[in-house]
Amino acid sequence: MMRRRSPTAEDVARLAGVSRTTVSLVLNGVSDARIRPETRQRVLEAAARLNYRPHAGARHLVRGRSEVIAFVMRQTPDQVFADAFLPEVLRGLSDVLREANLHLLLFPLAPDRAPEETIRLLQERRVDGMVLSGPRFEDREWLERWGQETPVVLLGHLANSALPSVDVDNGQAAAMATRHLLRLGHRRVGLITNAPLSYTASYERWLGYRQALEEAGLPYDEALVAFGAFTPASGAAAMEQLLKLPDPPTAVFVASDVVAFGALQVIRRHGLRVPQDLALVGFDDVPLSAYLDPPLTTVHLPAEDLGRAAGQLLLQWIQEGRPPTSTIRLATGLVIRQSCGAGGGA
Amino acid sequence: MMRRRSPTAEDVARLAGVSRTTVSLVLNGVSDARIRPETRQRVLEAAARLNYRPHAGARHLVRGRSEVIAFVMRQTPDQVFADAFLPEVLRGLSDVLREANLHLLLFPLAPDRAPEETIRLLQERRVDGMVLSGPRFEDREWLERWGQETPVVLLGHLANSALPSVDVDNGQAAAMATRHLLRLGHRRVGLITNAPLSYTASYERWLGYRQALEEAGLPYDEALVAFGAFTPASGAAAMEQLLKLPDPPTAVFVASDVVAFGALQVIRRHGLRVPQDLALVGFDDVPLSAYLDPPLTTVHLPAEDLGRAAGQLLLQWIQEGRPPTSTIRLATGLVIRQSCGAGGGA
DNA sequence: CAGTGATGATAACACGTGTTAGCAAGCGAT
DNA sequence: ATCGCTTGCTAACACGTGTTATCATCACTG
Repeated sequence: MMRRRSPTAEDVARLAGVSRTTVSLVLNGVSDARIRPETRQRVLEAAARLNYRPHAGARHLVRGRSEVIAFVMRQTPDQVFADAFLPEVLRGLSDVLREANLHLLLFPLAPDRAPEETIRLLQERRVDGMVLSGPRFEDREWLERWGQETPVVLLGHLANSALPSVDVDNGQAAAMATRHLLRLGHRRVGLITNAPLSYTASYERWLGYRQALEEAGLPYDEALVAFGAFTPASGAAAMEQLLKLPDPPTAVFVASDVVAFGALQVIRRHGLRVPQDLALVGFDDVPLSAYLDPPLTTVHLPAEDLGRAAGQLLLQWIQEGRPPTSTIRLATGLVIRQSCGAGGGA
Repeated sequence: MMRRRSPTAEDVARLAGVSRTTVSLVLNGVSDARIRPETRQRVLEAAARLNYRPHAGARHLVRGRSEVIAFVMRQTPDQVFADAFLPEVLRGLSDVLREANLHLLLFPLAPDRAPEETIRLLQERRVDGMVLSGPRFEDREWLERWGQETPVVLLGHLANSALPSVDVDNGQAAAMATRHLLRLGHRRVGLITNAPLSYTASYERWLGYRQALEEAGLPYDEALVAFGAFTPASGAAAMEQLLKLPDPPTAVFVASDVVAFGALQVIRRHGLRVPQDLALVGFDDVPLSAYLDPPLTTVHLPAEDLGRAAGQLLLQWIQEGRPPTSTIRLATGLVIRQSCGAGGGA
């Protein structure tokens, strides 16, 4: 299996009868270089004939840019369910990057793993920047140091971090979902969180829920709040807890669709009907929530837009050479299906 | 914002009081180089102190290897649903790659897009190899040329291709699912495909279905076969078609969970009950199929293992310098839940 | 006709690393 | 003392590109 050397700029130069410098000038379209149209043509033809492409490594070395950005995922395998919309985020991000001729390096980093491997990506200059998805509190330390030298954008967010970030407005969204249930007449509205409150997103959704109650003049009742943790199983356990109450809620806002799946299963096992006996609203709008029975009313998370926005922020930083001050909060919308009892359609 | 130059091997050499060559020899652990333990120590300390990491681009240039492999996804946004287990595949793959110190470049390539951009990855030597997920018939042409020079492994497969590939045994799996329904006493077993038969996987599952019928001495009835195409909506339409039959099936094998979601919805709308009135078996075992009502009996697709196997094949090729002849077919298993009527559990 | 610019191209350097050939010093043997 | 061999290290080249300073040619001007 003879592996023939791939053509270099030198080969193109030889074929076109010019110097390598000229080839470079032509192919990079250097504007203030005076090249006779005729020679330019000869170079272009030679390059086309040889199917020449500049060596990425050589370019990286001399230009100082790898033209690659990393997408670092801080999710545990437990949360694999929560990855339901990872493909969408990636699609949005890669679309934006492709337009700027950047490539996407995928780098999973389990939360129990030290960040060294990620930092190495930067030290080796393997990437020109990164999107950190699901940043954790411990990450603040190294981010502060490296976010100075390299463009880093957070997907999700981190308290007290100056880094640009993209996220949904969790508080507003949770309040909207809760208000919806209140408006339907429910007075005892429960909450099942998507994760422990140490997670920012979880905490914000909890705040939104409280705010909606307050607006409606209802007291915050600790007994009506149960804690989920990413998985359907955790949702099932949380719902069991709520149903055991002497005076159980008539509606529950579950701050994660996936957690809601488990909750719904438990409700069925108890012989209760949704939404007649218990109304439910979820969060995320994962692709399949429309196909549950009943279809789940939920807060739509604009996953693709999140990816796109993160990409744009990163590009802006790279191009302008300094971090954008903007922090993007994308709006969400309530997708009304049947689980809440305000019955869209059938 | 002064951006200080990151340390080079030259800096390490200066600090340790040796030449750059020595630094390279020590840091790469070249075994037949005679270095006094004391100097080795000095070099290591200097490197540690400066936090030195070799520049990825420079290394790429001189070694001829980028230490990156590409994961090329040939899925349409339509099939975004089918991406349900993409995260798992990626996890398996990236695990294997990480152990070999390789990185993962994600490259979506919609089917309507020309392959040039992907080929460019190889021409620029940006990647050392690639995994092509969901290869399409049109890809044979360029794969034949480039699969000689660069390691390429197929995830899914392609008729008449000599490239190593990883896939599940679709025929066997479909036959198993169909046999299960037959064994439960059903005589009129329908099929809803996951995609048009022009897709290899779809075709093979169709063959498996036929084979199981034949074994049971049942005729193949064209009327009992409807065609889905990736989405729940297509499954809904297909199921409508089957239910309109004068003598509808009592059981249906749906060759995709996601398509089955749509089918199930239609069944409910018709007021029929699963599995009492109509038994259902799916395919893929996407994460959420266990949370449907009723939980879906389905063929488990070992997504993470698929990714892992593809990675291993690729590594083998890269390390040994020639393509492995092996083609891997992973076994599947039937996950019996409740939609088939053989009722696991509750 | 000498001087001045513009035009069109190139030689030479830089980027940061891996690797080969070779050099100096030390040591034992003749 | 000289030769040869080992030990420990380094100078020099290669990888393929972008970029700057320079050079030759020619046209135009005073």
